[in-house]
Amino acid sequence: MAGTIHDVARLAGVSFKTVSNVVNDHPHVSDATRAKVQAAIEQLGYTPNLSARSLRSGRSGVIGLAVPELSLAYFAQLADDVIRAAEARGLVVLIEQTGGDRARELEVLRSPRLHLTDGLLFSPLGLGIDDAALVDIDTPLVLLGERIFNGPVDHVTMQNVEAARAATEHLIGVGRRRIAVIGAHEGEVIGSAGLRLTGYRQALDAAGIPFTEELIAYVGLWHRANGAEGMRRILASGVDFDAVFAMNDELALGAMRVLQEAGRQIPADVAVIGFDDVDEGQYSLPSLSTVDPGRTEIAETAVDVLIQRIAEKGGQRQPPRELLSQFRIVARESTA
Amino acid sequence: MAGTIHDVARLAGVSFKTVSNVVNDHPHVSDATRAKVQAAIEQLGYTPNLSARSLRSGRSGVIGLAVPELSLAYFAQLADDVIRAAEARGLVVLIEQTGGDRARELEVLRSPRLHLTDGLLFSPLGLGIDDAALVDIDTPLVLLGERIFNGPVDHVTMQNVEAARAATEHLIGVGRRRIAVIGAHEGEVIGSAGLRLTGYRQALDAAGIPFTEELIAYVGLWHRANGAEGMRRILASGVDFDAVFAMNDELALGAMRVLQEAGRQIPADVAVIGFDDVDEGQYSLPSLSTVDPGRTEIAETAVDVLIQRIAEKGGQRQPPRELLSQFRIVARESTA
DNA sequence: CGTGGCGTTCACAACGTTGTAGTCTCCTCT
DNA sequence: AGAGGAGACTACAACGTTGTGAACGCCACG
Repeated sequence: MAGTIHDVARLAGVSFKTVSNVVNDHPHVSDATRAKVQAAIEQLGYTPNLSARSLRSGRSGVIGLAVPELSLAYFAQLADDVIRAAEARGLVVLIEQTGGDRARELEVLRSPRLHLTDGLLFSPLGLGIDDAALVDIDTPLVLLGERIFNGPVDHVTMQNVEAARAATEHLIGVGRRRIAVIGAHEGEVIGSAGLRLTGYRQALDAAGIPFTEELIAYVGLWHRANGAEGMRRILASGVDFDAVFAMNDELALGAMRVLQEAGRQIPADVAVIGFDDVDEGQYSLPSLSTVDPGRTEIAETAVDVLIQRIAEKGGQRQPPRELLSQFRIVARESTA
Repeated sequence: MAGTIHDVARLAGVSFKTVSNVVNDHPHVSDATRAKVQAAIEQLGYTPNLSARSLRSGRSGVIGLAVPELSLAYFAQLADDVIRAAEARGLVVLIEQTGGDRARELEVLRSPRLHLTDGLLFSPLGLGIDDAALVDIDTPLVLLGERIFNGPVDHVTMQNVEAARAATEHLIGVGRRRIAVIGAHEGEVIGSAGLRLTGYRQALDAAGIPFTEELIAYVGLWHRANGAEGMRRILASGVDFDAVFAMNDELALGAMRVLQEAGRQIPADVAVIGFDDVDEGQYSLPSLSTVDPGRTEIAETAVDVLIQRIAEKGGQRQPPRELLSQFRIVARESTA
């Protein structure tokens, strides 16, 4: 187990501060001393104590990522992307799960554990506009997902409205007119569900198709199980439909399963499109058409923005930014 | 931004050490002072600086989790379970991805970032027995997954051989005798792939079914894509088979997809069983029979064992332990 | 040969917390 | 009433690092 900078200094025959200078690549260290110190570091297997460094310098090299839960494929893949992006920039990631629960989300924002991180990437589900005041934490913060706060907070997200509209137009483009929606959230306007529903309605309006409440299935978390359940409700209602726009791929996969059990052919009877482009959609039967929302781009941009915020801490702040990723319709068999 | 223990002390009119005592629930603090301090803490919104605490006490309240990648559903769900278990015990989790790459795994073990954590849960893929010597790190370590090291390291895992044998016996039990395997690793003995193949062979032996190399598909990472590819190779080889034992669910889902494209009925023509019991298997068509390896139990046990090791640090060490979770066959439509 | 300047090194003081070793007060027991 | 002890609080020294400023040695220049 390592030892301290002092041990290295003793072995190398220099002051401990010189060791610190070597470790931090400070200028004005002669090559000879540098080599001597490096050798001592090597010999002792010294690694700096990050707690001490963090205490002294105020930087820990750790960023936090708060997501609803990793069991949801979208967030698992987002976490994967974030960890990669952070690692490429010399940071590590501490993950908190909120379960999408409002109280837990607030707790994460206020937890002393935040002190351990230099900044936070936060993907809220439960928090709404009313909580904006609660976001005045000192830790640099970048929001992922929907713009729920008006406050002065950076925000990196996908083009929900436009992408949902494009997905719906894709269905209309293959001749569908009675398009069911799975995954709406009652009364929501500015969350993912609300925005995607808006995109859906825009596409309908543009095509002159009337909007019908009976085609909308409201569900809770965007799990497979809820997709299945929403689909069952629509089938049970007896309403006529020839396509499904699921608000994410997991809902779509759950829904497809139920459709097939009910004897509906996909895409012959019902075309299905999802959202997120998680890996699974490629291997389902039929493979799932979806929207690639630019997840990797979101992760990288978010980490970059957070790093900028961390860097400017103490100095004057740039105004908050709103950044959007590129999306892309991925047409597969379920809408062929 | 918060402020320090000193600010609280000044406001409450006590010494800063008394504040520390209140924060840490030390005995010998009168109710009156405690209340006064609590009020001051509340008023200032004070939260302790964890770096300082960690520096002084040597504990950070952070544990590391190193997995191949979160995009693999099994590891995402494992991470979910670990984070939950850790949170319930007052710890947070810092996640590193190794990609299953030997060099990256070694790097994680030697990184100074380890200093930031009190201990590490490590799920190696690339490291082999030869690397045992490298495991003599000072950080408490608990291995997840296979017993790759002989060294004195705790190890929590599933009953790979027994569970694979049970899965194979389940296929035999529904009348299959020519059982293909997808996901083997060439020459591997003590990794998951090797152990599960051993279980498969045991079941065959017990039933008097000869082992045939042509039924074994060797693949790389246990992704859906590789499951599909392995299945395609077996189909292309023209070998006769009436069941598939996939070494995990993702491989199984990829394989099912290919089987169905090739016109094979599941389970009529080919019965399929996977391993891991990830959520997706419930909603595929047909739903996927699998082995529930006791993932949640593994996560909780591992966190508990790690906490014990952290606690005994400095004191004398208990001998390393080998802990196994309970498994269970989950029969669904794919083997009905 | 003295002086200024530069490159190099070092001593010291933080950062915010906890552990140790007190000090002081007040209560209880004989 | 005095000794003893427990309870409540406090002062001080760490933990290992980095920033600041000062000291050192050496060279070039006048």
